[in-house]
Amino acid sequence: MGRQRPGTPTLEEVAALAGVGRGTVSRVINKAAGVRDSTRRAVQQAIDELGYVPNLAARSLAGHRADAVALVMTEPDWRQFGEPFFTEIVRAVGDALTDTPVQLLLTLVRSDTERQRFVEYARGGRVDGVLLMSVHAQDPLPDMLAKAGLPTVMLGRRSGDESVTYVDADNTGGARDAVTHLLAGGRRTIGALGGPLDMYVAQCRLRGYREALERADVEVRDSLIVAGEDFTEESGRRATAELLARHPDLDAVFAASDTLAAGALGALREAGRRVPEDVAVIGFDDFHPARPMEPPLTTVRQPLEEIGRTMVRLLLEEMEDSPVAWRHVILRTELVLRDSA
Amino acid sequence: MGRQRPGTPTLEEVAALAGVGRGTVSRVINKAAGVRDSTRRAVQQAIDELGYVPNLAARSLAGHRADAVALVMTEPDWRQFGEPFFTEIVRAVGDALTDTPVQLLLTLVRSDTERQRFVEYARGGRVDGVLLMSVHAQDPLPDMLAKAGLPTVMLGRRSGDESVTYVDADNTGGARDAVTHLLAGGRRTIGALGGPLDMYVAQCRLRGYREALERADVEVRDSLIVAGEDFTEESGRRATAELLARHPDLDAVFAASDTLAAGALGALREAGRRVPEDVAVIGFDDFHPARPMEPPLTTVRQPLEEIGRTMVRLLLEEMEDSPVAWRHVILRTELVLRDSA
DNA sequence: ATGAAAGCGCTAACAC
DNA sequence: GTGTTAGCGCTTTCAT
Repeated sequence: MGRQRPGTPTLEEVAALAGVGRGTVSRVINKAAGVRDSTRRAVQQAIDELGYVPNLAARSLAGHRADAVALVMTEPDWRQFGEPFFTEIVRAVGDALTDTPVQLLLTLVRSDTERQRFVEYARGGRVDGVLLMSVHAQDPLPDMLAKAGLPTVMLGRRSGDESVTYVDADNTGGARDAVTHLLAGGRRTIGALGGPLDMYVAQCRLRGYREALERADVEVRDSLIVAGEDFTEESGRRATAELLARHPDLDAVFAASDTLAAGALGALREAGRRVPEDVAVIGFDDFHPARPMEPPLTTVRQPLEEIGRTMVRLLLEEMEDSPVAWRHVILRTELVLRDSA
Repeated sequence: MGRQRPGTPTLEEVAALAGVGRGTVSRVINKAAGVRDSTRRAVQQAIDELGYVPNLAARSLAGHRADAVALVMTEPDWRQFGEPFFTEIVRAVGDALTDTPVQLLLTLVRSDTERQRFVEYARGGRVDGVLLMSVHAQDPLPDMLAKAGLPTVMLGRRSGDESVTYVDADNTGGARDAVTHLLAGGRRTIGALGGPLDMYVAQCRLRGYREALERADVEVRDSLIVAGEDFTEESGRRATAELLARHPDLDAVFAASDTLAAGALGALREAGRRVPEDVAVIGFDDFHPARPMEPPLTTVRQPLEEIGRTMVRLLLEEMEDSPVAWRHVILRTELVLRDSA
């Protein structure tokens, strides 16, 4: 089980070879100011000669920091990780960390065993902070980390009064914009495909739908709202068929996700409706779909790049500052028009 | 930058509370034998009471191990990570580590900066071993790690005489089986779509094609072989069109990847050939395709699950044993018949 | 079976 | 500027 082979040079040996004290070598390594240039060079040469690499365990122990952060995927269904939504976030987070000395560690938490192991890892001080992706409403991990005093930033939130720092897209506003757009296009019988209501993101998107109608003084009819049991395409297909049965005059559909929208598209075409001429469809760009969102679907685009960047910014700040400034950031979405209806 | 909040209980405090020595507490934590049961219980209670969690930096420093391994993705094109080929490997590796106390750390290496940072991380002793995915032929990372004495296992190899421990699919054998299958079906004018020949995997698959023909005493004609510049579907499409032009009597295509096969399928249908009746197509299941390999394509299936499991087994062995037993494992592929031709 | 003590290699505070 | 020193919290002998 050993690594850092015996024989690995230590800071002490570097100091001896360079003919200086340990402290000086430490200063050179950490690029601290206040070292004569000639000394610095001598030390650097000794480092190169010996092929010295700092022992990170020792550094952590003495320095009280790990220079690493974890990006955790808490998702029992691991295939989700292949989805563009997540790969894009990972990329953005990686990019945001490029200019720091911080190593990014992706970790999977798919079971209680893995959750436990990770908590011990994090509480054990191997990371300075934690980024959480795809947290489910009842996941205890965020609280466990927060209770342990670990800087933590979540992507999305578990409820309306989330206590852990998070970055979220403006789901309510995005949905409102989408439905407002439909209304502006003259649509009046607008169906809503909600996701599972135990997910906060689904609640928000449905709320946006309601708000848009209310602001336009259009009656909110319960019969136009179908809350699916999940976000799948099949679910969207069924829900849309039901909407069509209830409201043959349906002229638009707002879907709480792109997969639901894809299902709606399928169901509408099967029923002989033209999209977007007869029925307009708008969904959120969650990037989950089997089939990508192409025309004729207008979508609500989430700023993934900015979400990732912001998560990192908040985390780094929490890592440096006093740890009490819980903050919540909600980022604008953008309506991407791809239809002419 | 601090974590492990000040006030975190230490082993010493646990010992004090339990009224035992530090050594005893350490033994309890590490489930070492030779502790009286009553003592163990007393210590455990103190641990629970204090909410004690071991400081992993200290443990690493004293114990010379990190209890963590890294799974590295060296891929400038990060979107590759979303491909089923990789997510499946990640899953398999995670599963193989479930029953160990080893934390799996996924890391991205997309640039020299990140490569450098990771090497320092690994050489610094933060991981006990490294698993490498998607290594390109000229990537220096494997050698850097090997030179540093870090247990390392690669997925695939960079050349025929790879020195670093690796697990690979039997690309040559798989290709041979595929082409032998085509020959058994009575096909004689079999085109080969090779990948870029600077990739060892592509060389092997092409060699398998040749060997199958030779064993069957069928002439290997260079005009039937097209080495694409990459593995893309478009590349497969072009190459197939060229093959058709050269050999209108083409009755089968062996493609070095599933994406190439998908391209072949498209080109053949465009040209009015029926697949598999007129022309049979076989590709490797790399799981890269935009369109999944469905009938009528027979494919060479790689044992991803077993590849991941084997990589972990080898790595754990290298971590425990003397570090000189470089090993190379090549796993069987399986022909998945999906056509009737 | 258990306590005591010697480090592991580094950072940071303090002298000079 | 630079050397010296005191830990950081744990594992691991070595006594007992």
